[in-house]
Amino acid sequence: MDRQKIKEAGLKLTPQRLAILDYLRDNLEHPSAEDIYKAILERFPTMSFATVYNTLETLREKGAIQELTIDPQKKRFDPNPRPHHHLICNRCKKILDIHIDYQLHVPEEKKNGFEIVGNHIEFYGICPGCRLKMSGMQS
Amino acid sequence: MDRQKIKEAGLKLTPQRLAILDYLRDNLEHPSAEDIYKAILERFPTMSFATVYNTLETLREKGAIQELTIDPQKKRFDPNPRPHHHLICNRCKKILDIHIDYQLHVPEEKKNGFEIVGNHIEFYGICPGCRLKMSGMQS
DNA sequence: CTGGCTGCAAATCTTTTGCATCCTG
DNA sequence: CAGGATGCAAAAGATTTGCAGCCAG
Repeated sequence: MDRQKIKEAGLKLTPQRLAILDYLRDNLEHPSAEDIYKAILERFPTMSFATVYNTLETLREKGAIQELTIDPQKKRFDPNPRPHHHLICNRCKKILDIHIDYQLHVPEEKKNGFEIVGNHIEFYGICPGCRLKMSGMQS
Repeated sequence: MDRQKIKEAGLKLTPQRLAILDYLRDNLEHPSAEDIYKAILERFPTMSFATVYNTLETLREKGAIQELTIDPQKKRFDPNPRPHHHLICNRCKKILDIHIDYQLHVPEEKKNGFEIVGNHIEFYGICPGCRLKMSGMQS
């Protein structure tokens, strides 16, 4: 539960933080800071951008959410802090979660001395919606 | 060769483009637009940011280089247009290429109707340099 | 009560754009 | 010589910061 998450992280429980976590919970859209700000503004007219960014950054630090570096224009946020991969539509840029556990072995001689601790896979493709649109505009 | 790349893409051969490709060639640093701009400015005082961005975008469109969306702060560019993966240091954010061909099978029921055409793996870890620094500051 | 948090505005940083001029093909 | 390319400056976005006032613990 949200309150839990915040308290566990040793943070103060403010209405703004609850609103953000509430919006994020079960959200599969991987929203940007602006998406979050706008959505919350409707019910919470005093919310400010600074608070959104502060909160997201704090939650990320505490490991409660993930920041995605997938969109070249802006950061997006993923409420699911567990490691997982993403499916990205090349046309509409929609991002879906994909939960598969791959065992990716990196041979020692390719590691360049790195100690590898994790990985993240982006799968690129075309989503069903865009495939439909494309078939409708044969040249 | 650089001139080749540009001509093949059906572009005009300008000194600016040559300078950018020259800087990029064999560059393993995955530089940002600013890195490129600054580096070239020294020998080419009239170079402008707009030209750097225009050129990079054009080259990317033509498939001559790749744009990386790995750094949350800014775009980075990879002179190697062939598909490959990246090794990223969690501490100093250094990015290295890693050439391994993984066969990643995605079961039909996890595809959400997507038609998958490619993938990109980011391996996270600690580079040798940072490992050394860390061992030097035991708590 | 007190330190962490919020909200506002201004600042910063990256990237894009409009447009006059230039120069490659 | 025409259209694509450049360079400048200004604009547009996204994110960060400073700081006064507020409120959760």
